[in-house]
Amino acid sequence: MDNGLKKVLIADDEPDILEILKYNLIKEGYVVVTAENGDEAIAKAKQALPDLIVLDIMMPGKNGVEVCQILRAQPQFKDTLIMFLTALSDEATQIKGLTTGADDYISKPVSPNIFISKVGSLLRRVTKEHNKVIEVNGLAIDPEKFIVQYSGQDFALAKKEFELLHLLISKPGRVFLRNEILSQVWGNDVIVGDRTIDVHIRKIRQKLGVDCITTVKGVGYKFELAC
Amino acid sequence: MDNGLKKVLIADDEPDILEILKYNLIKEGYVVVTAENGDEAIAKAKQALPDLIVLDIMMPGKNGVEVCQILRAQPQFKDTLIMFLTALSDEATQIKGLTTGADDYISKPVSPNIFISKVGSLLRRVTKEHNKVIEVNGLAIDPEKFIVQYSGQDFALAKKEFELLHLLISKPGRVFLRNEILSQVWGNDVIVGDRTIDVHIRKIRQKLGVDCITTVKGVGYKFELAC
DNA sequence: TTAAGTTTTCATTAAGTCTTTATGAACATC
DNA sequence: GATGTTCATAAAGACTTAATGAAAACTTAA
Repeated sequence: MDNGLKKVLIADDEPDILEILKYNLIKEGYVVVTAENGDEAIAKAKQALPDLIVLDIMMPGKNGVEVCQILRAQPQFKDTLIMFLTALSDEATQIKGLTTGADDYISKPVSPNIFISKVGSLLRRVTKEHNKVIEVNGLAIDPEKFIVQYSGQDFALAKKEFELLHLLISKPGRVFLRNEILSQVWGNDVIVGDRTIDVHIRKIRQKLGVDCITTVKGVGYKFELAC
Repeated sequence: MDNGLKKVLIADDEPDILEILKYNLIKEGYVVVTAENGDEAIAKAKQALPDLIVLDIMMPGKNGVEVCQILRAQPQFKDTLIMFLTALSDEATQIKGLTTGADDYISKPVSPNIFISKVGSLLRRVTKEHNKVIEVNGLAIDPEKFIVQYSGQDFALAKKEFELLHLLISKPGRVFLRNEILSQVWGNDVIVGDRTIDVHIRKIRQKLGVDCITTVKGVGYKFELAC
């Protein structure tokens, strides 16, 4: 991603399909990583941190839906695009697939053209929307460059601090419960102590100088619209 | 839950059962969190705030019934669905389970189909209308931002004050009995003195300036439609 | 492996919230 | 009018929760 090239991970147990998709993606200028089963997909995903993960539903070992769920449970993949590949033209399965946290699906047999165009539009959408610079009362946060700017000055936040600020600022004015913060920033399966959030909030306040983050006692924190 | 996905926590000390249930839930599009004993269940519940909690009765350490009681004692879980999983087809236990505050139970061996359908029907029943802005004669209450607005001005109420006002304003004109207020705002297992509600009402009146809350002597309080 | 930086935990302090108590007023009942 | 019930109010103390400083545990990069 640093060089602007999008990385795609494809997981399918049929080597033919893997080859066809890989060939087409590379032709379009994507960086491609492949996996032949669910566990390999998870391992490669963690290693490569792709922008998009294409998962076959039917795979030996862990199936695509399970892989999706496992990845989504980890904070680092909560925003990664996931597309299902399904041999079943079963509508119900497709819809369920989407609800497990995937962003799109495509039915086999796969048309390379449709596939490429779906991949393209998914990635375009996210580049535009998710990694967008958010700016609220003079404070700008740029998820792509990973910097925070305030009155012309740059601030370097650590990863967790950045993610936390990004979450709060994504809906200015709205209170995020401590639990929400935990599950969005830390993930559902990590258990951290009571004071962890506070400490990160303090670091953010400290580093930025201005205090746009309001504490709502017994409830959570919010980023102020005006401050 | 912002994305509309329902979150289910399953607690069982038998990994096989955990796996089967998890697999089936995931397949249906639920987000699943698991725990292998009572204490873990409580910790994960607090963190993830699931929509439904499935508790095995027989677990090492705290058993399901105990976990249920502990959770129900906390206001944040007073509306959470709880389902027991029991190996005993003992009717007495099942009934006792229900009376301790569970919403349903299912006997082992569990049929995935029945399980899924019970989960579905329980969750369908509950979809609640929280977090919406309510506005009554110029006074707006925003649970998301956790503020009250009146004639362009913001008022910051403390947690209990806010919850109390929110309850009253949720059905303007209707009288809430003191008991109702206690169980809705304080929860069923908290015992507080006679004057607690009054004092909170006073604080709300004081902070807002306008008095839209009417006392109905010997009965309770209501929020006036016009004031 | 060291070193720097990040993340988490712990202990303490500070701030606020919640509950209780005391007192008085309003109102109904006898 | 006396008595009893119920609520309003003010003030105090108990209790909860968050801020803070410092250190330990962990990661990452050099």
